[in-house]
Amino acid sequence: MKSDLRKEMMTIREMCDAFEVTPRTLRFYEAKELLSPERVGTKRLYSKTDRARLALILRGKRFGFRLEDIRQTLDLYDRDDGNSAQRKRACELGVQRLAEMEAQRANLDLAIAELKAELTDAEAKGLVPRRAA
Amino acid sequence: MKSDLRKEMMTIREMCDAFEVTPRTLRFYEAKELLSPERVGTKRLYSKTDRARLALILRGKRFGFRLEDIRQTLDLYDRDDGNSAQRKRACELGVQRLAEMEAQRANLDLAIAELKAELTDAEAKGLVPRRAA
DNA sequence: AGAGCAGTTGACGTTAACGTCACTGTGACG
DNA sequence: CGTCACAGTGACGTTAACGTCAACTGCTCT
Repeated sequence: MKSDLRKEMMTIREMCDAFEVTPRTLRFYEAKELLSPERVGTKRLYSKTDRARLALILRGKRFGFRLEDIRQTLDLYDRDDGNSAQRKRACELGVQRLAEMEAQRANLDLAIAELKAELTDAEAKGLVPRRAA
Repeated sequence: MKSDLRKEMMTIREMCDAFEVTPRTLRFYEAKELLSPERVGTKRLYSKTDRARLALILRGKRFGFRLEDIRQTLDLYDRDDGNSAQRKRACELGVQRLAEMEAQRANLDLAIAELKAELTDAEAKGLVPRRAA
């Protein structure tokens, strides 16, 4: 069974390859207390749980969360011993973030429209070659 | 007519109030060669042209351009002596930026959808109070 | 002349998320 | 036994767009 346990653990390099991050990033996340891999001697070994956490971290980043927010949310999950107050908090953060993202999208749409108009205008004045449609 | 000329010029404070920026910002833009107000003694005086430039700068920022890009575009406008190669370049930048913005929007939409799904899921599992619809 | 305020310059601080070095340690291999 | 590659630990660098602060200068009011 020892080989099984070994298979569960990954070195920093394996993690980097699996998740497409750099060693620096993993160590950075550790310094920020987002990860806490086991130490065998001086080296790090990442468990399945660590991998799950990292996956959550990266997904959080795709959502535009800051690492600090992600850390808090992750900590809540950890301390979630049946009591759902923690999950509630996590969801609140999510709802908040969702609102921010939708606001951001609205602004982006505005800017896109404005810029498009600008370009169309320049074309109309013949100041510039027409775009591809 | 002197009063007219004076009316055309604005102090740094007036500029700040008019455009809702700080003095630091204006001096910063100047250091970055985005603006070049007149100097009367040691003080800065901003002309109508300066105001137009600042307006363009701020609009550029709303579009998500970096100051350096804005500077280049502005410089192109300035040196635009009939030859439209410059304008063309400016428009190319605009088209490029437009593409970036639309890509960004697509990503944002994805993230929003994912996050929404996540939240809906949590609700369905009764892990958390339902949202307002 | 003294007070006070606007304006100026220059230098350093800030935030986020790492990158880049330099140096040390360690296990494996030939 | 040498050395090679990979790990690990600081510490400092990077980018953008300013904020903050200190120390002046200069003008105006009284």
